[in-house]
Amino acid sequence: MGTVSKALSLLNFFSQQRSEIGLSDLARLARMNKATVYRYMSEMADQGIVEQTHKGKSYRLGPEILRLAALREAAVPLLEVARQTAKQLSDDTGETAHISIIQGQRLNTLTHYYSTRHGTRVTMEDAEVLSFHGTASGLSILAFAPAAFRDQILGQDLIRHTAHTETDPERIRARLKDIRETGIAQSVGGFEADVHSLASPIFGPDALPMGALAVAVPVARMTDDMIAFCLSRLAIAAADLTRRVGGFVPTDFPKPSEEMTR
Amino acid sequence: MGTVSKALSLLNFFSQQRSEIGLSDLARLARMNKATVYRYMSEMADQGIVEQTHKGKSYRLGPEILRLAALREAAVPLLEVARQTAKQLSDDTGETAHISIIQGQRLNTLTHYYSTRHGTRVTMEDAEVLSFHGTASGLSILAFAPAAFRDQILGQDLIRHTAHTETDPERIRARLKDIRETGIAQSVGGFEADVHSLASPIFGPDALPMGALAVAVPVARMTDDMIAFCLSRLAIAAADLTRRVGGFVPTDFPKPSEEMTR
DNA sequence: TGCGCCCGGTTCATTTATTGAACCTTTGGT
DNA sequence: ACCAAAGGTTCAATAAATGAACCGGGCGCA
Repeated sequence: MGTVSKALSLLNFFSQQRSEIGLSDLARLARMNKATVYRYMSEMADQGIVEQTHKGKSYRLGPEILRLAALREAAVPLLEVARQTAKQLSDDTGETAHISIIQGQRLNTLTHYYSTRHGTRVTMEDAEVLSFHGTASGLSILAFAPAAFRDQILGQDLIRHTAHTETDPERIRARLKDIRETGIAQSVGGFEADVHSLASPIFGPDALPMGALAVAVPVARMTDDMIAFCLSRLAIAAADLTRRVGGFVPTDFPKPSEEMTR
Repeated sequence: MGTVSKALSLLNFFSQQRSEIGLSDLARLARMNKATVYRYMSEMADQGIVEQTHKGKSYRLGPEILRLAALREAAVPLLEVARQTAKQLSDDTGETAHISIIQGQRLNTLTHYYSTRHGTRVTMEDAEVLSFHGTASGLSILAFAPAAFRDQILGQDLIRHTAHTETDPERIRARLKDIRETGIAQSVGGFEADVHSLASPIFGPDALPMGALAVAVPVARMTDDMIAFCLSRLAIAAADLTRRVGGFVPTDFPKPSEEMTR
């Protein structure tokens, strides 16, 4: 590991819980020599990547990061990142992948991608409005959303899209509990008949759901093996997307490793 | 300059206009050896600070920056506060408001807000680098900055952005004297033609300028009444922002009340 | 008040990683 | 088919990173 990597790796010790770190603490955490850490932090402070709270005091992340973040966002808008993720998940699974984001009280499809592997596929439109209670995407979001948001959504009239749509708030809440344990929501024919969807929430910088990543498979093609395969790929892709949009997976979100290693 | 500084300085070549840079281009821009740049970028790519658009292609800022920015924002909620202030000033005046902060020897736009009241408006980009001598924001900061900082900035080559840009250090110093009496700097076409800007410094916890709050109006729409109105709103908003970031207005800063009651 | 502890910061001989000219391989334009 | 320029790689020469020990100062405690 080179000098630059070592210096940058110091940034990983900052977190929501530990936003300021003293020189000696940081040296201990990173298991580096204090003088080395001092030089690294001084150089990064020169560049504005970190700053000192007061003269001769703890270090914290610096203002330059905000400028760089603005440039990153201008260079790689969310949509672009979402498209790549949708494409990859679709290529991996051979099925339709789509990404939706919360906009106010609505859930909108941001982008989608079709696989060409099969002659039949689930079709959809971008900017399509989804329901929270009737889609895997919506359920995955509700499961990890603040209780207030959940109550608001479940408190209104729940439209019955198909014969399989669950519209009883209490039974939906029971399902959300299960979703909280796996991290992934499933819906069979709840929004469109003959569609089996799997979805995982995407988290924003505040560790709250900002949207969902989903894969939609025709029920005729869905098998237990396929479910297991999609679950693992979805978990990875969702975590990746959360990272790439600068979000944080909340601490109570189940680790995907348990699912993947099965 | 150490290895870490040199590596991080490469990030400064990214901008709104140049969001992706190839290895050879970057080496030329930074006047560094190609192999050196390659190693730096590889290490920063390992850390997610930059990423490559495709395998073996141009570099751009990476997703890790967004995560760090979220942490910085959680630790020091400057951006959120700045956005609110910019919005309010923009709503009050019906014109473009923006906030810039000092980062080392540079002045960066932190955030901006457009008003929808008029069909024409001054447009700008976040993360844009401003000049100290050519903008109202920069002048307002110089006026209240320590003499050493002022000398350093005015000692270097002063770029002539437009035909109206003042580049004579002595004449600039004379203007700063006036600004110290009113607390607000004005610039007519000094950075962009046809833009009349008013700016007031924002002070940090050490009572030194940390940035500036500004309102930018198309010259065609600017009147004496409008100037007086903007001056008063700007003074209030700047004082408010200084307070909200935990800063202190220095004792030699003119009280806004005199201006406002005129 | 004085003692000890740990803090951020600094020093300098030792050592180790960085450096850059040249080279390789691939790509895209003519 | 050619050339130019791209990203990436090599290795001897060298300049830079390293870390144990050392400051001076602030804080807590007796």
